[in-house]
Parts: sequence; structure tokens; C-alpha cells
Amino acid sequence: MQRFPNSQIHSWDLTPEQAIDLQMQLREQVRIVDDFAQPLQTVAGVDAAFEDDGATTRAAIVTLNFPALQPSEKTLVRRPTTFPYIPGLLSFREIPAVLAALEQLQHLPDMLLCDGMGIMHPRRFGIAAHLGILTDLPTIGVGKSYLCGKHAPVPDEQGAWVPVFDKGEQIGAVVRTRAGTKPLYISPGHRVSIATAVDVVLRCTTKYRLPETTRYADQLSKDKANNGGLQLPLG
DNA sequence: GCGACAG
DNA sequence: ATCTTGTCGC
Repeated sequence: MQRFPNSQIHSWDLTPEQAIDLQMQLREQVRIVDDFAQPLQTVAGVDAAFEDDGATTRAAIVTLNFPALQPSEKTLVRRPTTFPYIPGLLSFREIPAVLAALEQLQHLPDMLLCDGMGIMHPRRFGIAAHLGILTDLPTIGVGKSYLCGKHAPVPDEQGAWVPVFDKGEQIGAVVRTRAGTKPLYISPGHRVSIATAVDVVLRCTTKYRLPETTRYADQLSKDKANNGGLQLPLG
């Protein structure tokens, strides 16, 4: 019953210094090339929220069929928060709860879209990359604000995007998912190329700034009225 | 040394 | 992330 063998490769009881050392080590395993089931049949949104003044982490996952984007399954779990929020170390705060939520899914999604960065990170190991290595699932980082890298201004038209560079290499793209709103910072996490990451995010976006995956996961993670995290039929 | 800093 | 009402602008 060990769904993600790799999720045991390291402890979560770490100091910020140890967490950084771990990122430097695990980044070697990240693969930024398209290596996933095609055609894509399901995509899932991953999100975390906090309650009890931050003492409790709530992780939500909503799977949507692709490309129709209709919800097919969802899970919500609560776990004690064990790591502070430190820019660059977000994954150590949110992933433990996310893994627990993934374990409860009846069916594994073909791809995960996470809140935050993939390789568009100071050490190329944002939450989407970390989650990808631990689960060996294809992942994409969907950031709502800037973390690092340089890029030209993004044209204000739906679908426009410009590459983001850091230290001589492209680490992702800034994407205008909707005109008149702030762009999204897209980067691969694992087993996906930069171009495909941008393409998938745009295909998951309809009339709003955020892709449907993120919207559904956000809604679930913030939903106060729920059955304690039990899976519920959608409709 | 100074500025920046996902959720 | 979270605390929070109405409000300005497309």
C-alpha cells in the first residue's frame, strides 16, 4: 500500500539549513522533458490553506477530466503544520499535507498543477519540482506572483507570454491568462517541458485569471463547510 | 553590503 | 497564507 515509495527518501524534521542542502541534492533528479501519458486525460489542482492561526494545514486536490475540465474527484485533509513559511522553502511547509491528500485519491491524475513555483526558483527546486520528485508524477508550478528571474514585459493580451531567465538559462515563462490582470509565473516541476507547461496551463484556463484546476482546489481548501475531508461525489 | 522574497 | 467592506474601473 505504498503509493509513493520516493516520498520516504527524506525526513521532514529539518532546519532551514538542512532543507536548503536537501534542495541542492534533490534538484539533480528533476527532469524537464515531456514524459507523461498522452493524450492527457486528467489534470489535478493542488492547494494548501491554513487554519488555527497557522497551526493546521489543509491540503486540497481536485481532479478534472481533460480537456473538458469537469471535476471528477476531490480530497481534503488536515495535518499539523510543522515548518514555517520561508521564501524558497515553501515545499517543506505544504508538501506533507499534500502527500496525505494524494494518498486518499482513488485514481492518480496524469498531471499535477501546484500553487507556487516549479524550477522558477533560486535553486530550481520549488514546490512543484519537489512534489514531482517525491511522487514521480508530472507536475507544473503555477505561481501567482514573482519570485526570481528576469523577463521582458508581457503583452496585455490573452495567451501572451515571455520567457523568464536566471543565470543564463530559461527557467519558465510569465503568462497572460487574461487581459487586464496580473500574469502568472509558469514553470515545469518534473517530467514536463517549459513549452508544454505553458500550453497545459492555457488549456486549463477559461474565462478567469487562474486555471480551473487552481480555482477548484482553492475553493475546496478554503471551504469551511465540509465533511472533515471525506471524498464527496461531485456534480 | 543592499534589495527581493512562491504560499 | 490570513485578517477584512466597500469601492474603483473595465
